[in-house]
Amino acid sequence: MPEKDDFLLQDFLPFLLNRAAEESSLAFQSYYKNRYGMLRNEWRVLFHLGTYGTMTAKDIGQRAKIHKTKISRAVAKLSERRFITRSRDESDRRSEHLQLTPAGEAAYRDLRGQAASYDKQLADRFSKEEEQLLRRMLRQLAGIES
Amino acid sequence: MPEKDDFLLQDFLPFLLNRAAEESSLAFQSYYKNRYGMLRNEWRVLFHLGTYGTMTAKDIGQRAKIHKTKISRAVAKLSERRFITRSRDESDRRSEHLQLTPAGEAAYRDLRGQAASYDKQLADRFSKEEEQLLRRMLRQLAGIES
DNA sequence: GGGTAATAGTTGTTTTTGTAACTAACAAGG
DNA sequence: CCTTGTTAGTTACAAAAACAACTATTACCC
Repeated sequence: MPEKDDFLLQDFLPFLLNRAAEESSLAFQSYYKNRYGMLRNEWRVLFHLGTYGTMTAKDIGQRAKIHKTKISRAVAKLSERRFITRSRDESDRRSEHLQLTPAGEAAYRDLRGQAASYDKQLADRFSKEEEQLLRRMLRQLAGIES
Repeated sequence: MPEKDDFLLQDFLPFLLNRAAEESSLAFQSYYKNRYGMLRNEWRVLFHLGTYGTMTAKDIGQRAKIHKTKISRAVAKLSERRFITRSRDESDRRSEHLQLTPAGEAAYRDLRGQAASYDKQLADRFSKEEEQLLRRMLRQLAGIES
């Protein structure tokens, strides 16, 4: 005796967002995982460095709202695999400037291309106006000042 | 020297969706965690049983696209805490029918109320039309036939 | 019916996360 | 300078997720 209720799970935005996020991430996820053995936070860090150039772990964390612990680990692995180099800031020896190596640049360009293509694939389900509205609303919900 | 690129991380739908999902889940997450000591998959299972009544683990998995391992563990914990009861299907002894206990019902009603209120809070940032469009697009991306 | 495959659910093991405590370097006020 | 506080980043330990192997039961089909 399934009772119908007025508020279903599929009506709940956090649930919908989570499911949509998982679903839409699958293809790209398996790409960077198989191709570069990267984890989610690793490609994110790589992406930031590729997009904005040299920056510190803290900067990345603030921009992407990733916790410093995750960044620290992602940076360690990326560095170990020679995708990035780290150099201490001599004027403030607590921070490190991170930057891509040529291999890192190459991986970044490749991943950016893939991401753009997956993104297009996803967005193509909607009209141009809908798409823009969607992005705007998601930025709102994500707390990203656009 | 930050070089501007044509495809930024914040343009990438999977990234945006993930961030929006995380951000929007925070409040509800800490509610069910602190109030009932539940995990994400546990409240999801509870929600399904509350909404649709008795069903099997497999049914829940299909509807919510949650892997059977996660459901199995969520069910074990919910059952151990007396939120649900399990009974074997005598016509197919492989499956178990799950249903809420009175305590489970109570928790479900409470959580549903909370969810509805968080949902409203989130949706109120948009107009009614925008909101409906957002839900429709998210269902699309999530692969939920609406 | 007897063997093979499929299905429901569980358990074990390995990766990843989350949380919090920690080190090292700097800042600021007296 | 020296104590107290703050900041950047790391590490250790506990919690959770991913993945694969496993049990029990049913379905298929020759």
